[in-house]
Amino acid sequence: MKSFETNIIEKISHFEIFQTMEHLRLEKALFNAVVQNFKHRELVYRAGDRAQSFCIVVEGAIKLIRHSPKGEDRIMHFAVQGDIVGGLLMNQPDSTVYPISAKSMGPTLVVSVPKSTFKEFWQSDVYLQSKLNSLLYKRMSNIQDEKTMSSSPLKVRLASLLIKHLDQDSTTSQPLSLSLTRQEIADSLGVAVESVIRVMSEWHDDGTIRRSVEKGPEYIDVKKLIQNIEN
Amino acid sequence: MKSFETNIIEKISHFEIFQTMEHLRLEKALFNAVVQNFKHRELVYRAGDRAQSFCIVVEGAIKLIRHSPKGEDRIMHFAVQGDIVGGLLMNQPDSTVYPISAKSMGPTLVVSVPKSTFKEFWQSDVYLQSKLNSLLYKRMSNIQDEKTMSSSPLKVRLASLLIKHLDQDSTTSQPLSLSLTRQEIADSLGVAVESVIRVMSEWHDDGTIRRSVEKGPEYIDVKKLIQNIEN
DNA sequence: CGTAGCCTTGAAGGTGATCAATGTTTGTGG
DNA sequence: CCACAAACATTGATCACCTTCAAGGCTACG
Repeated sequence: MKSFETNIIEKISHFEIFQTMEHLRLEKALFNAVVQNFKHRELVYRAGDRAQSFCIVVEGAIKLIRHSPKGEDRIMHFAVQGDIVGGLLMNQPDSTVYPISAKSMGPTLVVSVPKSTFKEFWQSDVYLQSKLNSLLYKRMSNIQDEKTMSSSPLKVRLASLLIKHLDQDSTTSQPLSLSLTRQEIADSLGVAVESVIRVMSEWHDDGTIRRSVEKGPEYIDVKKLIQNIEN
Repeated sequence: MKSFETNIIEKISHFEIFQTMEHLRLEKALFNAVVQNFKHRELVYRAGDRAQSFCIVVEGAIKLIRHSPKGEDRIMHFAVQGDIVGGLLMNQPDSTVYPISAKSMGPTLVVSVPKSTFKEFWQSDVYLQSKLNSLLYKRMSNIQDEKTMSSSPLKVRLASLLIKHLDQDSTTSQPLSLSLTRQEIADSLGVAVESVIRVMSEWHDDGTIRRSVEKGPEYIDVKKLIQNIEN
């Protein structure tokens, strides 16, 4: 934890949620907030702990994980730059615990805002509340989309997940905006790793997925991908 | 559509979301609202229509349905007394359409509130916004729970759904708070009707589910149910 | 009294889970 | 810098669970 730097404020002020906010209000909204740095695979929040703060992802990414009774993990959401983690919980009673664990994916920088600041500033700020609502609405839509496809074959669901993580809606070949392991993809879809590997190996063979450099990011040929799942 | 009656206001004022609200504020919150009555299986909202109003369920129940491209339906949520349908959308831009269809389940009475009232009163009311957040949070938790169990065998997911729809958390035998057809259960779980029927037939045979009267409601023996799925 | 919605059962078949074994890469501590 | 552990990737074989298709019955309702 280190104290605030202006360049971070600067960066945050461009996030969609704060875009129309003046500097002064933004500083109030971040009162007592601290910057936190995480390496790869570090715990940001642990499921079951009291929810005393929420955070804004400034750099890197965080995966939100639910633990099933059988010890399996399910990934609920990948939070990337500009995303807010745990924001919904702040409206809940003080005794509320995080329902999920949050883990960093690669080097990650977040701004952690204490619940007290939420109560003093966010809760009474109509603009922020409505922005939080929007954010939540998007996440909800996402999960509902997934549920709608729950009985589609794995290939379709996997394709949909990949497309969702592309930067633009183009039909050209492009890399994922966030590098995911096969395990993470599997945990996100709720299937076995092996199943994911089998499908993606096939797509590697027919050129739907390519690597320009050895060990480099994987490029998705969207056009081919869509062709693929339509058969 | 008929004009407002005091006994409806009376009833609404006891819903959790309005509980601590004075009468005057409640009337403002329901400015220009209308009462709507639906019979069985009527369309309350149609997916794709402009979202110009939201509604509060006063009596009966409404199922929220997503249509998959293949013509299958997935039920996202069963809204019962006190629930709000479409409330999240009111924070979104005017061009937003309902992402779901809403259908009544049995005779249903709702209060339909126009978007204009939301903008004038709800949006600037911190208390209501935070209540909406809470509501959304609960629904989100629910869907996430389901996603967490997505790879559990059908028996487990079905049991979990049944338990969720019991009135109390007792271990005695009790009926569902909402009568569901097998088809609705299947659409909610994202499986085939036949699969649901097979499991429930089995549970009828071993006494986990019983009917006190022919055609009456089905009583769930929770203790037995839990025993059942633990094997 | 016919249609639409719902419930039921059986048989056949496929998708994805599970288990097992093995290789690769990355990070850690001696 | 090497050895070892931990995370990640891969492939094959087997099998359970659930889907799909088909056929039929029941009940409510206009």
